[in-house]
Parts: sequence; C-alpha cells; structure tokens
Amino acid sequence: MADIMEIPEARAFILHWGEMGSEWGVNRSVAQIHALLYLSDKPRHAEDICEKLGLARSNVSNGLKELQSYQIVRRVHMEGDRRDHFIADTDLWDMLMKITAERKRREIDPTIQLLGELAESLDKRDDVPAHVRERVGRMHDFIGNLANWYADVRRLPKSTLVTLMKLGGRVARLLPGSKA
Amino acid sequence: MADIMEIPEARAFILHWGEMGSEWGVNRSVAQIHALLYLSDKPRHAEDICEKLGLARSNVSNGLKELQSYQIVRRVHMEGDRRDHFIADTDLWDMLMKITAERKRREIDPTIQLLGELAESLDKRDDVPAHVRERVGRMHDFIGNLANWYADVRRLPKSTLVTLMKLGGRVARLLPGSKA
DNA sequence: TCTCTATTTCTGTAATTACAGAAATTCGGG
DNA sequence: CCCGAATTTCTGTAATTACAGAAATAGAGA
Repeated sequence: MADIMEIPEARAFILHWGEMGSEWGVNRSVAQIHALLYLSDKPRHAEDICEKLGLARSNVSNGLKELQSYQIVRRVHMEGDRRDHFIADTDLWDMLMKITAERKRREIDPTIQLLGELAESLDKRDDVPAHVRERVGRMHDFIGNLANWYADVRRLPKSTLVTLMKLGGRVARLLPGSKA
Repeated sequence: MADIMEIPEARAFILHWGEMGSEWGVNRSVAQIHALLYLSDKPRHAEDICEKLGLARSNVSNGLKELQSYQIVRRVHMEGDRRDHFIADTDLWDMLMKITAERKRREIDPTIQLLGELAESLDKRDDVPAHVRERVGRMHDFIGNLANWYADVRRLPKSTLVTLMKLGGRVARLLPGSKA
C-alpha cells in the first residue's frame, strides 16, 4: 500500500470533502487538497499533490495559497529539498476555529458593516416605510449579536469548549433562575 | 414611495443578500427573493416578485419552492385572488434555526453517515496505515459530536438561547469547578 | 365539464466558475 | 552573478450552474 490513493476509503473521503466544499462555497480542488493533506502523515510538495489528485500544477498552487490564508495548511521545509512541502492541521477544533474566523472576517464582518450603514441611512429618512427601517435594523442587530457572541466564545480555552459541547442542552440548567 | 425597489437601501440589502447566498452555496435568485419577502410587510405573488427583481417567472417559481422547503417562506391565500401569495419569517431566530436544520439534514447528516461507513470499513482492514484510519475516525467523531450538540441545543427555548448568547464567553464561569 | 388563469416543468442558452497549460518570475546553489 | 529548478501568475478553455422563455399541467370558477 505505497500510495494513499490506492485506499478506496481515502479516495472516497477526499472526493466527498471536495463536494462538501462546493456546497459551502469552497472550490472543490481546494477542499480536495485539504483532505489529502489531512490524511497524510508526511509533508507533501505541490507536484506530489498534483499527481495524487490529478490536478494541474497551477490549480494546486492557488489551492495551497487559499488554504494557507485560512491558516489550516502550513508550509514546511524539508532538509535537503528545495521544494516547499505542506501539512494540514490535524487538530479539528483548531481547524474549525480558523475556518470560521476567516469566513467571518471575509463575509460576515463586511455584511455587518453594510447593514449598519443601511440602517443608519434609513434612520435619517422620513419617506421610507417603518417596517423596512425596522427589519434592516433588526437584521443588523441580529447578525451583530451573533458575531459578538462568536468572537467572545472563541476566546475560551479548547478544553472549556469541549466541556460545553458535551454539556449540550444541559447548559441551560446552569443558568441562574433555572430549576435544579 | 410606492415601490420598495425605489428605496436604494432596500435594493442594496437585496443585492447584498444575493451575494451572501452565493458565497454560502445558496443560489443568488433564491436569496434575493428571500430578502425581498423579508423586507415586505404584505404577501406578494410570484408575478410581483418577478417584476421587482427582474427575474424570469420560472426562476421565481423554483426559488419559492426552495425557500418553502427551508420553511422560511410560507404560502398564504389572499381573499378574492386566485394567485398564491408568499411571506417570509420575520423572526430571525426562527429563520436561522430553520436554515441550519435544513442544511444539517441535507449536507451534514449524509456526511456523518458516509464517514461512519468509511471508518467502519477501515477498521476491518489491516493493510492500511494507522494514521489514515485514525484521522477518518476522528473526523467522524468530531462532526458527529458537533451535530449532536446542535440537535440538543436547538431544542432549548428561544429565550434561553438569547440568554446564553448575551452571556457569551461568561458562560464558562457557570461551569462546575470554575473559579467564581 | 369547459375555459381561462396561475403555476410548474422542461429545454436551450448565457454567465460564471474552475481548471489546464504556457509564460513569467522568484529563488536557491554554484 | 549566473544557471536551473520551483513556483506563481496569466490566459484561454471546459465544465458547471443559473437563468429565461416555451410548453405542459393543474386548478379555480362558470
């Protein structure tokens, strides 16, 4: 079993990861490269990734750049080899946190910014229906609150997050004023 | 101000919502229709939506079907009008919950299912590298745990969720064994 | 039941996005 | 400083996805 791509389960994993990416707005090649690196225990260079996944060199180059911008893939240097090599996070908490943080930064934060401007602009006008003003404002507040919650919870240590996750809905029992 | 599309802020909101959809794997027209209905205080019929957004009738028909499958848009009957009319949720918590529930059902649950099968299949083989087996297994457990946590928390009453959100990272202080 | 209108489904096309290969650039080693 | 390998950027093409218009169906009212 010299090659990971000869393991049918690994192939299935990589292909599915690619499809998942597509469904969530991540380019398929990028997700596949990530999946391959996640399953690898040794750093791989770009040419190697091309060969395993059957992608063009340029594609892999761009994909690696994208994954590095999410900070879930890292470049490492291999002794006596000029080529860059790459490895992926294997800690899935870290991975999730980095992905969500980056997507927030890229997509959510600008949305909040825009909604804030629209809400402000609507507040200055008296010729727009009240329900329009109100709904834009409520959307702004809602997404803003979610984002603040996220930014806040994100700072907690991983162990605390794991505890909270195990707790699930029972976290409600800890709230002041809840019975038991 | 007879027409909502004459309010520049409303247009900007709808266009941005469409772009956001694209970035998260939701077709732009679908997201725009949703945004229009969210900003409307009266039910709208399909032809009306076509006209406001400049979309083809078929597109609007499919978009409405999609939004109804998420349960965030509802068909209502208007007295003395044969045409179907549509309204959107205005409660943003409800909306978020319905969207996440549906995406979990469509994309996450099948992924967990597949990962479970792959992990099981790998466990039966002795000719695959241990790290491959381990990493597929860990991914399965991780996503499974997240999904269970979500399903559990989702059942809490909205008011509890709001409380938890306001609490943010301070929720950690309520955990047994934390100081203060 | 028939007719007229609303709605959905189907099909071809347009637009977008992803991709491969080529060209240009960067960078390490001698 | 020059050579050669590695990498990135650029550009045209392929594949996918979204869309418009036409055709088919469903359904209310007479």
